Amino acid sequence: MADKSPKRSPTMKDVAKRAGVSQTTVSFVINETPNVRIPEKTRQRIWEAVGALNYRPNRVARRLRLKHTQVIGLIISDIRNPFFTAVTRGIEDVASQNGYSLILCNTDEDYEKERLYAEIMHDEAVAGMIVATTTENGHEPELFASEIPVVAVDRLMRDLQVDTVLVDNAKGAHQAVEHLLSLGHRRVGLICGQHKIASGYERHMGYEQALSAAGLDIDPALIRHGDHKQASGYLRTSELISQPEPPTALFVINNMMTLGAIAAIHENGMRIPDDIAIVGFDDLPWSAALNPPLTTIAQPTYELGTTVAELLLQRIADPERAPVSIRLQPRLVIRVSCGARTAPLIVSPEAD
Amino acid sequence: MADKSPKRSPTMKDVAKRAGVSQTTVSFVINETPNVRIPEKTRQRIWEAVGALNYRPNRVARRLRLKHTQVIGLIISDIRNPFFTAVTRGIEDVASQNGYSLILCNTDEDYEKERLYAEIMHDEAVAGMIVATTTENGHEPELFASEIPVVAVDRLMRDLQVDTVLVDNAKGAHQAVEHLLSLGHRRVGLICGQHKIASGYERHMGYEQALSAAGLDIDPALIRHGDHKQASGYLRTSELISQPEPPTALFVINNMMTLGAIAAIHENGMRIPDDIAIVGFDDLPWSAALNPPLTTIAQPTYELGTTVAELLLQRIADPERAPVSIRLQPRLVIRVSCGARTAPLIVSPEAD
DNA sequence: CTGTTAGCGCATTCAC
DNA sequence: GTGAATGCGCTAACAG
Repeated sequence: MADKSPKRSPTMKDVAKRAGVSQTTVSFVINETPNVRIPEKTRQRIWEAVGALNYRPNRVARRLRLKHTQVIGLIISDIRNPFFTAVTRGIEDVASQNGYSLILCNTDEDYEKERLYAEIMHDEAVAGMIVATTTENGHEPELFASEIPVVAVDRLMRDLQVDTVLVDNAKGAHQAVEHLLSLGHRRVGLICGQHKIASGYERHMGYEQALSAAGLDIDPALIRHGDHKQASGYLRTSELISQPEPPTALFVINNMMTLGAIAAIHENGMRIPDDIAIVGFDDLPWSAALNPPLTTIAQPTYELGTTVAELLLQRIADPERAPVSIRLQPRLVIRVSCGARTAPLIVSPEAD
Repeated sequence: MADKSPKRSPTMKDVAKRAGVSQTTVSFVINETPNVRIPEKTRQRIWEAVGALNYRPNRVARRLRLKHTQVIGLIISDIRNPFFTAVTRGIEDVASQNGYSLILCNTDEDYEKERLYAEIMHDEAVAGMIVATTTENGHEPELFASEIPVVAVDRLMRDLQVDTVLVDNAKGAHQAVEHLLSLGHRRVGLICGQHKIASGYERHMGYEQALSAAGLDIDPALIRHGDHKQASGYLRTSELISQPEPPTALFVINNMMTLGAIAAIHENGMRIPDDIAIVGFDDLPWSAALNPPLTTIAQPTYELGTTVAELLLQRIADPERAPVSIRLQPRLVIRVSCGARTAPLIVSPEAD
């Protein structure tokens, strides 16, 4: 048995030869090229050859020719944050339903990496990209505003004219604080985030609005700024509750900082909700497994994902469409951390 | 200003023309091709042209020619599990340090998706792939044992001759149970996983070994099987603790089920560790933020990632090397869930 | 040292 | 209907 060709995987040419037709014809039937009628007999022979040879089209070659692919790129800022992985699931599902694959890249909140990955996506000629940016300004147009469609999720790209999907942050924060107020709290503390990021700024605004609407003053002594990470939630909360007149309730603007806040409170020997009530922003699959189960502003993470993905698909189909901006609604999930209440201990929005 | 070429990005040919050399020469200097000496003057002219034109090599074309890329593919089974995202970070870091990018795909424990993504990786001609498989047997060789190198992480691929990196599961489980035993517990419950997955099987074995070593009998009434997900941890634990003679301690073999177990215990009105001690397997960045802070067998997740990545790089460099199998050591992290002890409330192995 | 040439695998225009 | 010919952008013999 002379095995001349060591391994080379079959090409269209091989299929053509075996089916006794030209390569062109193979291309036509495989791609179901419109406006080309190939007789049933020929098609059959070709598909047979394809099967026999176990032929699979070379996507690289196709891409070189076509200038685009069926893959979409996703750039997220923190793969370890459950919020982003949940969003990813949503994107993933609509992508694969539409025949796209997903390339996921993690910037770790580093804009240099964001640039690098954006370059790679260009080089890979992805059909479009979804990005949760690290900085809301200063994106180089050749990377984020060129031929390839870009849509923003969770974070604004203020300097760009792109489709964007985010949550109504101000409203969510408003709801959170309102809930606390309705429970009789008057000294509501805030662990907020960075103002340069929309979610940070808007949630802070929601807090102030809710207070104002209730005729309450904003007390700077009750506000601390964190950096969205767990450790800062712990630190800032420690400061807040060790004051002479600590807040009776606390609103923390994101999930990781909320975890830190809870630890700080426990460590200080205070009980939740008896000594201090707490409401977070963004749910976790195991918010209910904390003690006590956490009351929080749940974001429609999965829908966030499906929505951006659909937006991107639309834009790929019609690059000229005017950019739209969509706000999804968060909702208050009441569990135990703001006061007694019977609630299922395991509540997972996107259950397994 | 005649703008004939609407948008087309510059090619090597353009650079060559501008620098007054041939396209080949451009290729040589850009790729720093060995055994080719180009005078400094020429190089300079070329790099100038590159800069002026803002030229960036087309990776698709290069790949078509070269048959391989600087990207490695990662297939994981659950992107929402913090364990995998932590491993991913490790992989990411060594990949990027070596000039590789990472394509991340999520199978959601669905073998069909695993196949699909493996196909895509072939089509994309990745340099290699790392996979945390969903089934330990039955991988089609043309997908997982062809030209492109494969390494396994966290899960075995028994039917394949591949490099693999996992944790010493039996030993970790042994440590966990031993710890419980040393604290005086004699009725140690087990929430274990699926035996078809190595980690599930091995951790179960570790549990039994530890018991046997202490001269204790295995009591089937104290053992329940879950499916590695949170909900089953909750359910199985509920069963266990509502028995006439509940265990005084519990070992849960993975992170998500541990979360469920804690919820079940709280809901049942029992206190940890006073009424029941609990030790988990695999740490979470916020294990310490739970109440009480969780004692657990921490896995070196990040190192798991760096190790596989390095193994893959080695294999890419030397495809003939005999497959190796590496076991990393887990370690017991004692916090509060097995008994009083002062420990920092926030302990994050890979801190921010 | 540098340029000429020949594909990589595929899609597609234009003849037949 | 089908095939020959062309080129996407790049690398690598092979000449010169």
